[in-house]
Amino acid sequence: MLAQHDEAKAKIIDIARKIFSHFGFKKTTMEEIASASRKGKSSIYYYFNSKEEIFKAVVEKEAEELKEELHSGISEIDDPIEQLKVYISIRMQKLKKLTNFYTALKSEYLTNLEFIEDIRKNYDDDEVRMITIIIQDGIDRGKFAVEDPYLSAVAIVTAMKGLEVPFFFSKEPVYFEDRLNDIVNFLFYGIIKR
Amino acid sequence: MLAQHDEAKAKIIDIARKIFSHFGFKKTTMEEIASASRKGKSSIYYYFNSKEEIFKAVVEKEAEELKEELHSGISEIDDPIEQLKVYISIRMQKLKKLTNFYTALKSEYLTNLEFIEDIRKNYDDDEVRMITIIIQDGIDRGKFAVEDPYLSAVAIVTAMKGLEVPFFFSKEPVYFEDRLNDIVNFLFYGIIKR
DNA sequence: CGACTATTTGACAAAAATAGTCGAATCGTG
DNA sequence: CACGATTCGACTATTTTTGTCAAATAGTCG
Repeated sequence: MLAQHDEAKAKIIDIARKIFSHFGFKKTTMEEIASASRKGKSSIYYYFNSKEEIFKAVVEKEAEELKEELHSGISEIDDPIEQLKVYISIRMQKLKKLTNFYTALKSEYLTNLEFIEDIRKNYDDDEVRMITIIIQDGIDRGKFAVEDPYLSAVAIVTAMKGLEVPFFFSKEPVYFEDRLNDIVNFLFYGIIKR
Repeated sequence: MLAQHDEAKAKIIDIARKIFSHFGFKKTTMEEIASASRKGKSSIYYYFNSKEEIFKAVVEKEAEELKEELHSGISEIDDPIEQLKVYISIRMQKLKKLTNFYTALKSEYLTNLEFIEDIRKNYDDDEVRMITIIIQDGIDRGKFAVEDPYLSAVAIVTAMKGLEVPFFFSKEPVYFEDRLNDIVNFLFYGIIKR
């Protein structure tokens, strides 16, 4: 029973996700989500209270996906230096694909939706936390030399944010790996103990 | 004066084209076209009488583009067999990119716009006409053996239409050139004089 | 079967978004 | 400065869209 219900919900979220990805929150209509789900519009309201609620579910799912991918990506690695590299690489490449989550983080227009604030704050905290752990680990193992791992984490997050625009929107295909290496190396030579 | 005016119009058409390409006719708003053009909405109405008129201009421009590309593509070639191959190849690849023109040709939803009918009819006629000429030329030079070049042209156009869906919408990257060659060859062995 | 719950839907009202109008302001140029 | 070209803000009428509700249907379990 519950399983059925949740499955139906999950299906709707999946479908809505695709439509939101293409048309964004505003331009996507309940009618479209419904007919793509082979349901009447009212049926969608049986599962969700509002369009906003669906969007929230979509965004949260994307955020979850990113988090999982980051975790499983770095958990396979032992060396903190490599971990940091992989973290940055995955985060930049994956975030680019999570359009709904990304616009949830960035769009001016969405700021008035209440849950957006939470998402943003949570994500920021999460990200700093994860990187702090990696750095702290690096310090413990004598690989990184920084005063305050938290501050370094914030710096790295800031750097990544700055890179989003050129990476996501530049017209020429960006040679991501190359550039990424440059940047990571640059960061590291201020960080790595010699 | 006129030059200025037409230039401004052309710029609007270009910008509108991009937006229409992404969001389609219905979901594109005049406000968006305007602000992307760095103008007020009313200013757009100074140049065009309606959204429909802009869309029409966009579609016509795309149709023009296709026509030109086809003409210049085959005009460089002498051999009718090659001409036909190139025609089919260009038409399939280019049409895929001309989203507005393509949806103008196909979309159920747009059928109620008056000018759409004209566009469709014109395009169909045009296409059959161009291919008929190529085939006729092939017959004259003793390369093709068909009773009625017009009927063959219609057949080829029909075949191309049938190929649109698999080519345009298939998820795996279609190895266009390979497939195209197969199909063209298939057509030809019913056509070419031996 | 038949009572009860879960699900679906169409018709509808209230709210929001949008196309298109108009008159006034501004710009540019002879 | 005078005149046409262009821009724009404020406005209205229309359409679209969200979200509600009550009724219909499907499904389940005693």
